[in-house]
Amino acid sequence: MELSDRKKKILQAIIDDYIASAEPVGSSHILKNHDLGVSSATIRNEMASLEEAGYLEKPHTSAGRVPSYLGYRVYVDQLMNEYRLSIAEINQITHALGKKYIELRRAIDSISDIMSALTDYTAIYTTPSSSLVTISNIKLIAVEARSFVVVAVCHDGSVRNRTIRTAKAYEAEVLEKLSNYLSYRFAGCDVSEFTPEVLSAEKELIPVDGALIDSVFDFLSDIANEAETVDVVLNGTTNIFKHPEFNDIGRTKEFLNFLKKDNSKMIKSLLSATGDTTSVIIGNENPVLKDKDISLVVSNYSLGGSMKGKLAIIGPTRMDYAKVISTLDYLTACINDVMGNDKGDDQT
Amino acid sequence: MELSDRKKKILQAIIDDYIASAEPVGSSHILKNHDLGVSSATIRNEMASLEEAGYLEKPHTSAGRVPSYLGYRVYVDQLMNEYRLSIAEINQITHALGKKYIELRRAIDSISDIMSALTDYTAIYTTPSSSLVTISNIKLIAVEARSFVVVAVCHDGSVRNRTIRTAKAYEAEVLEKLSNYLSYRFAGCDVSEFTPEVLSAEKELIPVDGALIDSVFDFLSDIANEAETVDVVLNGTTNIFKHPEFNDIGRTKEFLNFLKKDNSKMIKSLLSATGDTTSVIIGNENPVLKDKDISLVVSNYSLGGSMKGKLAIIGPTRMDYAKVISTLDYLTACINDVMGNDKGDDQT
DNA sequence: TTTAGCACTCCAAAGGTTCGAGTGCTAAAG
DNA sequence: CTTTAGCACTCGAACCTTTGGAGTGCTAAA
Repeated sequence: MELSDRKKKILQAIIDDYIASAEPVGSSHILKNHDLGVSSATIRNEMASLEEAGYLEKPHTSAGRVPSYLGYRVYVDQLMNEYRLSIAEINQITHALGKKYIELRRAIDSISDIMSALTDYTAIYTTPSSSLVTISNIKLIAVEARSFVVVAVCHDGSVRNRTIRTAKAYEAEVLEKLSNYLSYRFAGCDVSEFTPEVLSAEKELIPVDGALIDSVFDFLSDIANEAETVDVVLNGTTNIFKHPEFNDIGRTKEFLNFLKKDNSKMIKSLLSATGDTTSVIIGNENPVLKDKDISLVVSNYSLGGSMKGKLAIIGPTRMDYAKVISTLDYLTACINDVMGNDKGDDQT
Repeated sequence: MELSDRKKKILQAIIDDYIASAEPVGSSHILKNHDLGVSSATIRNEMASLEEAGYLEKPHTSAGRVPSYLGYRVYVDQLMNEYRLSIAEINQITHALGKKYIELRRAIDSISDIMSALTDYTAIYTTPSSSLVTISNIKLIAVEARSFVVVAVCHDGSVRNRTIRTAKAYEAEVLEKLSNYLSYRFAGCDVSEFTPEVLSAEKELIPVDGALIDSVFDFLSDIANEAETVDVVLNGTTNIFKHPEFNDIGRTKEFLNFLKKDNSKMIKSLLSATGDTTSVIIGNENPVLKDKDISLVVSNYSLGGSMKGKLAIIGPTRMDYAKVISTLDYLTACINDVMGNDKGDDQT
């Protein structure tokens, strides 16, 4: 059903007001705060019609109207005004992106932190991961007589390492020879190729002490398994208390339980189901959120080219979508600019 | 003031019951559930006396008694019965400690996770850190034509690394020579010695392209700064909802706000103020917790010898101290056994 | 010193009342 | 046909009152 211009205006007015106030919006409120040039009775008629069409709901007979999920959807897709970030907000972002980080993970963590601070909602991100991680170099570096570090350097610039203690001491020369052989043998291999079969076949070919090989191959097989591990991390959880819906303990419990660690698999799949552009998931639109009154705005970030992940904001359905979407878009654009080239690592 | 045996028994009974039920305990309750051989009137008299001595409090005239902070202190130090872990609990711990971890951080994280699951409270830990980190080896490993990884291996087996991309390409030989020199020069140095002064003096001495040196020294100076960074991590935050005190939204807000990121400095100092043995901080005993009705049980863990940190449980003052202390003690003993020697791995 | 008995206290829960914001409907006006 | 003023009606939020019971402290007797 196509909405008349007036209906659109009224719907937008109601949702704007409801997002701002968290109170059901009545016809006389709209009359007072918006210049529609019609009486409250007319607005009431339109509201009744919008309700029938499924865009609005009534908590009870004598309350105002509240947007339905469908209402929010129309609002997000067609009605809302664009939010422009203030100078102060832009400065805050610029400043935070200027910092140096030992690890990329720290960078994205601190970005999600800003995100939650700017929006007053909770930020979620998935830890960056590469779809393809190929080995560039493997080195065994002696630490002490009976311990060494094995370092696997990948083409995307990421590094994995483990300290290994051994029963007997190995000559530096042995370690170096093994380093050279492994680097030669596995250069260009994707880590996913480190299957038990490949490794045990390989082991036969190397004329070095079995225990040494085993410990190194254990490590390789572990990084193969870990390659797929993506964590979900939260920031600004307590921001929820800034919103009146979370003065209700039941609501708060439900929200926090949804976010808890045990549930990260579900959240991961929720995030990864979104496409390449910023997308909005409103309340019941995803069965996982059924009756939870939770919405998400999800976008994609990428660090140093090949490391990618999702950065999202989660909050009540009554969310300031305009602000969240703009901020998220701006921020991820910045990340991709700043981190994409001069920082971190990349293959050219 | 020394308490009579009977007073001790009554105090213990009250606190035991209160911990179990979360309801103020009345004299007739004690009469019913404990075999003290005296009437409720006598118990009432004793309770009045315990209250006067500061071990008990009354929420209001016609309610039962509730332990004061002082009461809990006496209970923890003298009165409570030891809690014995069940076979199931021990199995759970053993099983979790048997897993393999690419990183030590993962290990302690998963341990704190178990801890929170076993106790139904929130677990806190500080990330492991070494008081002294001395360099064993520094290696520059080429990734591609114009990028390399610099890896700093330390004597405690920890490794730090960074990928560096350069304007021009360097020969593998140059990188190797520089590796050798840096390893030779800095072997045995504590990372804290990487001050701007030392590094810039050193730079003069090395006959290699300045940009190359700069990028490597930047890294070294960053790890010097990061050496002191200890994070505070939480697990099982939502466990609080299992306890009736957190049916109150105000209480819940206060608790979660206390735990939030911005406050980690305070928590860190709270944890680090404890000694080498497991210690209990009850409510107001620490000014930081003033009127927050929060208690902590804090213990020390160590991974692979030199990496140490704090592992703690935080919850309402009405906490099952006996269970928490036993579980924490058992768990940290296990960590120190299992992780102390044969495992040792780390990653940036 | 202990205990039965009793008056007293005070909260929690349940029920009742009031108030007002908001609605839908009707009938008249545009 | 659309808009609007007018009005009766609805229903929850906020406030008060009542009631019941758990628990106390005190007193006087054992």
